[in-house]
Amino acid sequence: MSKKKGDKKAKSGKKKDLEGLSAADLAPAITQAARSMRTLLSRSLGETGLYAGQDGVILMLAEEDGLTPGQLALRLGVKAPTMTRTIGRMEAQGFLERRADGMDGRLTKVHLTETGLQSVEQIGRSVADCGSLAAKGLSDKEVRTLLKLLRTIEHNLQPALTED
Amino acid sequence: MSKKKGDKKAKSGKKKDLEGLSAADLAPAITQAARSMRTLLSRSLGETGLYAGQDGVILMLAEEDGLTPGQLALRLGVKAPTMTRTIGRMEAQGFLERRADGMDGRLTKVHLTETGLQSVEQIGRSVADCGSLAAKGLSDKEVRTLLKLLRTIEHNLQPALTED
DNA sequence: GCACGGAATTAAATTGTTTATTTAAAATTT
DNA sequence: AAATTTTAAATAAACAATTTAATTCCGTGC
Repeated sequence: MSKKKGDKKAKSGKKKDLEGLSAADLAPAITQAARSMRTLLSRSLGETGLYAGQDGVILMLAEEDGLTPGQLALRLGVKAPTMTRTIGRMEAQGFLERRADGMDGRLTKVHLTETGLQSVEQIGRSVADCGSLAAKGLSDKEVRTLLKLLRTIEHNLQPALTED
Repeated sequence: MSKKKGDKKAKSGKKKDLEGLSAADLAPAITQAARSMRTLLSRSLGETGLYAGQDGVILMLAEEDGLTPGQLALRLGVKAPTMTRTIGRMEAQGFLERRADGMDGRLTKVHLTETGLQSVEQIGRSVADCGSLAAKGLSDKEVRTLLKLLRTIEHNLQPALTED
């Protein structure tokens, strides 16, 4: 029995050695890229006292302050309990604060503190720098292609994660 | 002052609405795709009793049994301590076992158990299925393009994570 | 008045990283 | 050749993100 990879057709050896690769290799590839990205971003963020995962919360609140944990979780693609924990830590660290909603007692609204606001710029820079380093050698068009493909994947996966 | 996004040139609105996107959006996009992938894979793997992150260990050992924790960590793109703990849990779960190396007292070799071997096929299927679902609607060429771009990113990030 | 649903939280399990410790092999020095 | 230093591999401990499952609390409707 032959191996699973590398014996498809050996078409013409034109481009690179991506011959036997297919959708089955997607999960590992994305996982690994994300891990590297996360580690690098974490280090870059380290100076601000933030962790990778918290950056999105700050940036989202910078765009629209006073979001609820549920709204933040939804927009950042994370489950609610994750957001609760992250918000808790960030509140303890002084980046944001929770305020009860006057109208609806079930809601909590999250607001950036002065410290949080001051960190926005540097966080944006770290995220952008990380992306730039990752995209080194790629044309703008290639970057947009990559983003488009990632968006497609996300779009394909979303329903499977929501349904039950 | 204008916003940072969406006012580049508005070139011609040809393709989609990817106008203002650039490298700065890479980190969030990859992170989110990886999260979705991981969650879906985790659910698919749930029946075998495995967690996302453990699948790679099994598949790697299926290709080459008796690797050391360090080799596994290197090949799976994870730090050594992560591998040590994961191996420990998987050993407790009965999927693999550690054996001391006779030659070099520092080395530990990791071997699949019968249970581990039996899980290989289903894990491979889960990973592949997850990739297939993610790639739904994409041509083979697009998938290969995506893999190539991810590989480039990984290649760009690697040095920054190793150096120090 | 009481049941149902939604929002937030808590609890438990795991991967992941960084920093620091242990133990064994290699290299260097005396 | 013996002792000391250095390097390498595995592990331990501490901290954060993430998910699922279960709980609590509040608002609405029957």
